[in-house]
Amino acid sequence: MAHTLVCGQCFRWSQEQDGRWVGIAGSKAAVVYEEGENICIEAEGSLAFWKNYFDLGREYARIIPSLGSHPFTLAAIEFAQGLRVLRQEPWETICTFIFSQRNNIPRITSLVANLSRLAGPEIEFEGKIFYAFPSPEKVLSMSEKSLEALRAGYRAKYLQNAAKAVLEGRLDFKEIAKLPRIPAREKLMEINGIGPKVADCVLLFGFGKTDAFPVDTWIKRAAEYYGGSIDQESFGDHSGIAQQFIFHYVRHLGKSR
DNA sequence: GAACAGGTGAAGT
DNA sequence: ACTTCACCTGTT
Repeated sequence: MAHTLVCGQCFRWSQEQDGRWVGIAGSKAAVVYEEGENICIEAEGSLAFWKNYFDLGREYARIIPSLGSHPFTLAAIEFAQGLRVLRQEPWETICTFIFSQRNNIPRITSLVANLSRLAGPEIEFEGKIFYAFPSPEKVLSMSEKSLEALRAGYRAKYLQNAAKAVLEGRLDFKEIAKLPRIPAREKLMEINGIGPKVADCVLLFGFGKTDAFPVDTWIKRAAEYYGGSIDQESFGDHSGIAQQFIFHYVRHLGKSR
């Protein structure tokens, strides 16, 4: 559970004193925690939404053995037991990973929080106020002053450009969902501000395309453990899931140095 | 202060 | 096709 929520795929969860995690996805809030083997989800509205978000229909016990048997891969999987790749909303995922450019996790987290606070609708959950993620319309209509308060720097124009593309129908989520990875990636990369890395993150985290394999500085760092280069093909049909284990593990190694 | 942080696009080879 | 560089902001 913890690995899933802190592995850098999502930035909307925080841990309470009692160990439970409180977070927001799209326009819904939830509390999640573990009881033994079980994941408990407390939320208003439909359970189906959260089952989909956590991709609970996917059998990791079946997928994990297909990721190959390289010792480093096995160590990463062992390290991050229970990690799952989430199915987040495409629009939120696009914005989040536009923010990730040349940024670290605390900054990405604060930018997503800033955007939600400045432009997102209020939602009440367990007696507290949260801010859901704003629609493309809201993002595009943000005032000069709000944009300045966002502190996103040069990424703000990428953000609004993506919002415009959604509203004009150039960026059609239903279409991308249907396309195979490579044409879907090309479609995303037509948007100014979405390059190969952000496109792959969006496909993996926002569209459940588990064959998308984002390569960032951490994965490049991990390549040294695979003999200098890392080959997406060697991880099989769900290379994106392998990527997430490896990414999370390498970041952990970096910290303990 | 300089260098850097989960990239991208433009301009140069 | 590959390399270099500017780009906002915040942190070390």
